Amino acid sequence: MNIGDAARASGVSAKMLRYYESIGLIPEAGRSASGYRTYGERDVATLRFIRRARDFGMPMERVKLLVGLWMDTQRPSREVKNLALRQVAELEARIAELTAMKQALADLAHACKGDSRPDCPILKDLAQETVTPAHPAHPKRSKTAGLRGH
Amino acid sequence: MNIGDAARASGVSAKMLRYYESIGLIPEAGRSASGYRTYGERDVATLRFIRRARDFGMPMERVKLLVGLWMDTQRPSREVKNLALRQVAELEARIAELTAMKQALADLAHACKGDSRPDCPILKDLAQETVTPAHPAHPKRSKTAGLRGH
DNA sequence: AATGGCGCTTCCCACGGTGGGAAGGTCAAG
DNA sequence: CTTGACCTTCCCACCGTGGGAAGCGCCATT
Repeated sequence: MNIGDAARASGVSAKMLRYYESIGLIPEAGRSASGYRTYGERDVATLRFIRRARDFGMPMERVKLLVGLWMDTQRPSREVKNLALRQVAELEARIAELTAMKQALADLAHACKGDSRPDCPILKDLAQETVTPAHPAHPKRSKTAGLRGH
Repeated sequence: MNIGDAARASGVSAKMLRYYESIGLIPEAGRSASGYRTYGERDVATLRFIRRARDFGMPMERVKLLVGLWMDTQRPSREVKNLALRQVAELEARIAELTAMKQALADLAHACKGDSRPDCPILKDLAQETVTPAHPAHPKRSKTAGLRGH
């Protein structure tokens, strides 16, 4: 199989195949005499596995770990479960974050009549002066790092 | 105010200040004789507004629109509300997506005993051959674009 | 007045993943 | 042998954000 066939068979684009290889997520594919990458059923199975793991929102690093666990047929299932639960926890955290955003914004939107007059509580809220607590003599840098949670 | 002061006052990093200027989200700041950017209270207010909008998860483009609406004191509140509701809808979509992932993965994890034996339903599921429906004579490219919903 | 330390400037690089596309080599069918 | 589909490598883009280098400006303390 050439890369295109493997891509179609696995649902991972050829571009991504090369990328995964370059970051070491998958081993280097074999090469034909003319330099084409060649793949077998095993590779396709791995790629499908990876795609499905990605569908759970896992970052590459985590997928790499998971593939490693998959390859090692002797590892305790505990390790896999732990990894999965970590992923679940992160998804939950992200969901909570987004839900808070959504709720806050929805509340504001609810308070806005949405008619032809310019008055708008949404903008009022956004523009609100979040009161600085009587600025200290030497403000230094306040080190409040940006957790803009993306 | 120099850029550092504006950054501290607004909660937007100096780096981002320059970036926002470069993409035209904020107008070019004035310059001191020696080339330092200078900011006033108005600018800081705008920056705070932007930061808060970002806190609702809005992409830059949307923030830009919103700032525009804010500046235009005559626009109907309807426009603001529409924009806000669009954002809420997108957050909801994203939440639904993540929730589906979370649920599916949590279910799998639940089915995994997580003990010292290697047997693991999570990996079994991931490795599952999603049956290809008897491949057509000329597979062409199947055009199933990757909606890996990030 | 000189020096040191911090702040400012611009410019480039990185991340995570993905796609687009150019320039060129290969392969099989017509 | 030509054509078109495929492959190769390489670079660029996205979106925000941070890191850092090299070179100035500004201010306070010796």
